[in-house]
Amino acid sequence: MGVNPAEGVRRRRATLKEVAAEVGVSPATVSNAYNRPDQLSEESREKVMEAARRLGYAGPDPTARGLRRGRAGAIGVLYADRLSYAFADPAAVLFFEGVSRAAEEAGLGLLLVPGSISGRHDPEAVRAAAVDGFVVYCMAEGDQMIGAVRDRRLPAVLVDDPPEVFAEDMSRVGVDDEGGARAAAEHLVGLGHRRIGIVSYELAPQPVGGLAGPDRQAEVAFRSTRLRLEGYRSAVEGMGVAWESVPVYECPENDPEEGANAARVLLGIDPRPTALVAISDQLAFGAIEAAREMGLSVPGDLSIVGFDDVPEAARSNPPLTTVHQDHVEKGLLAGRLLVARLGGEEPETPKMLRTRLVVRDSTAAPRG
Amino acid sequence: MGVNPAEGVRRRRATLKEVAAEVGVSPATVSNAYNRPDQLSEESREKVMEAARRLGYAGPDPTARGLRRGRAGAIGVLYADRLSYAFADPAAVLFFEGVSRAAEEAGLGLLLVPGSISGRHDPEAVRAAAVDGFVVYCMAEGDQMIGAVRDRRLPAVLVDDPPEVFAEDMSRVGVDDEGGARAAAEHLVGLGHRRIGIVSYELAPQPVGGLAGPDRQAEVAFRSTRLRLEGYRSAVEGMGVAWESVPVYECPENDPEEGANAARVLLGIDPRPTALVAISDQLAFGAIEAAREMGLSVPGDLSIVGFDDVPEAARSNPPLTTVHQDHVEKGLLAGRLLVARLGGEEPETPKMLRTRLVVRDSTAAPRG
DNA sequence: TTGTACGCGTTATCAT
DNA sequence: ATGATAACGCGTACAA
Repeated sequence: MGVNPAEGVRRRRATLKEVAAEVGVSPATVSNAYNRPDQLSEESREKVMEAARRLGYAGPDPTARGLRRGRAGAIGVLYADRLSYAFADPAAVLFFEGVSRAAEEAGLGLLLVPGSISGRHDPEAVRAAAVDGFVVYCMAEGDQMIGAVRDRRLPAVLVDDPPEVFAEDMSRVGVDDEGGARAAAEHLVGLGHRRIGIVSYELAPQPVGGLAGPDRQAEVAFRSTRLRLEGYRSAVEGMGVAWESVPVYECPENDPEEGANAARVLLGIDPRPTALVAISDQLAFGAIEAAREMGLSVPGDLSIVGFDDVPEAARSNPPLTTVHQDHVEKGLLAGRLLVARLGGEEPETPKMLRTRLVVRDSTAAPRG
Repeated sequence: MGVNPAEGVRRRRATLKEVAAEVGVSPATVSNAYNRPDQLSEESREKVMEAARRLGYAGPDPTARGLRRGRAGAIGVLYADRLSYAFADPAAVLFFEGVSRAAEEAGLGLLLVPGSISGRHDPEAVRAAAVDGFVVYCMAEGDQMIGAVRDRRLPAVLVDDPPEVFAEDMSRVGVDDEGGARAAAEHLVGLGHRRIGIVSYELAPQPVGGLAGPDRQAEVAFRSTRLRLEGYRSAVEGMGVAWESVPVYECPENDPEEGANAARVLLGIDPRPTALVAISDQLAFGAIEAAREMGLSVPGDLSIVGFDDVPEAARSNPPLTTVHQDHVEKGLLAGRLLVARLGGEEPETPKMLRTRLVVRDSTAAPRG
């Protein structure tokens, strides 16, 4: 007669009611023992806790408590893409860091909600999320996920891509994408560059890798991408360079490999660009890599600016000239705004965080 | 008589029962409309959905559904420290990426649970997490959070620091820390280094920055730290170097700044070490920085090895020699193991992932 | 200080 | 194909 190794271990979990029965007290008393210790004699509380320990009762069930209280005790963060992509994106990770700080401050959990599962956008995840509110990050305008969030009728904060349509009841946080982008491009033209290539994010939810003509450019569905592109445009046109002459390469993913692909194509154009503007640092890193592989020195033969100023930008080789934005602050602000809404406050007016150009060593005057 | 701007917007959310009443059917039918469309006439389903739309009902409430079904629909990831630190740790982020992939595969949400709130460890977060199971990452042995997890009687997977005590019922995933560390140190001694300094993580939950003597070293509470230290030790002793002569600096945080502090102290020792072994890449990056500030070239004057092989290691300057482990794979494995447990499977035997030394340019033979 | 009673919003079962 | 009913585990007035 062997001993069951799982003996007692996965025994059905005890409930509050059972603890009450064990002690010979009412369920209300047990509940109070956990939630309002002051409503109890020290003595009964002792007894309750002791019985709980004996029965292996770990306290009120979070789900039941959530139902009863009408609060889930967590905030949801909705990312436009698969969760695994989010973690691969340094800017997103920094943003999450900020949101998590706000969640911690408020004693709330942080539920990550994929905006897309195995490639397909699926509102189901939004519907199934046990949360008290949403922080919505980087959604394409008109994305159906936003509709799903709105339908939940929960407080929500839209970050970086606040489609105007549904925003009446949602708080909004963004950064000065256009100003930052303009500063980046002006820096380049100011140095004397006239042949510039743009390394862009995906322009629409169904990304296509490759050079993007005016038609494609007109489709930009991501607000901050559109604003950055406009910033670049206004800067080059301000210096008398025709926007039509500026090649824009659309990267289907935001990773260094794609940035490298973009650079290879753009640098194959004759006459070769003397500078590249990347819409993110991730893409810029790849572009630097590709340039180096092609035997081009940065910034000697080619200048490169990024966007985001992720920590690695300062440590890359060469250190990257880029547009700084405070991702952690952005997340913290979004999180706090949501927490405030949870507390019953009305949505505030949209917040816009500043950006600023950080000049490092990846840009210089063109040769000759 | 002004118009309330929030008119109708935050109107109490409709419930399933109300939808049923509106349509004139039973709640069961509405439930079926959402959960088993095949149990319904096309016609009634239409009616139900239409009424839902009219009333602004977004589908079954996740909390109530969770209570009724006995499943929360999410898995919890417990990190030893504050969440905001987790996001600042590239290895942890990679790990989360893997876990999130497993969660996505299973259609589960991912709830991040802080192991520590505002500096204090607080089991409350564990108790309050509405999840079906936990992935526990990098806990110190004997940490009370593990007890809290065990008390919840939910399936759990312990990663990297599986205290043997509570592990009977928990799955376990780790990597070959000792072997990896040994390889790193052997590489250095093999190159001819005899004066080596160690840049270590915190040794115990209450970290102390500074040189750690044998007493302090004996307190190591983190399993993988202990194993790595043992690996280093066995390698240097294998080459006839007394472990007592090897200075160990304990960094209170795992970030480059602390690595730099460590390096400054270790390199101030006379005779100066010719090589530094860092227990993480993050610390190694800081050490490189500090060495450079002190006018030491890497690897000319000083060799440095890291541990983890985070992506930046390949891009740092110089590219870092380090011990590779597959963090994403580790997270994916842990996540899948948990999902399997959720499906009723018994815990498997502990899994150990391989590590391997990746030699890049931060190490060379000592001068002279 | 403690107990009673009800409801939170849903789903599973069993009937019809 | 649809409905009635009983849980799920807990929190909170309110009464005692």
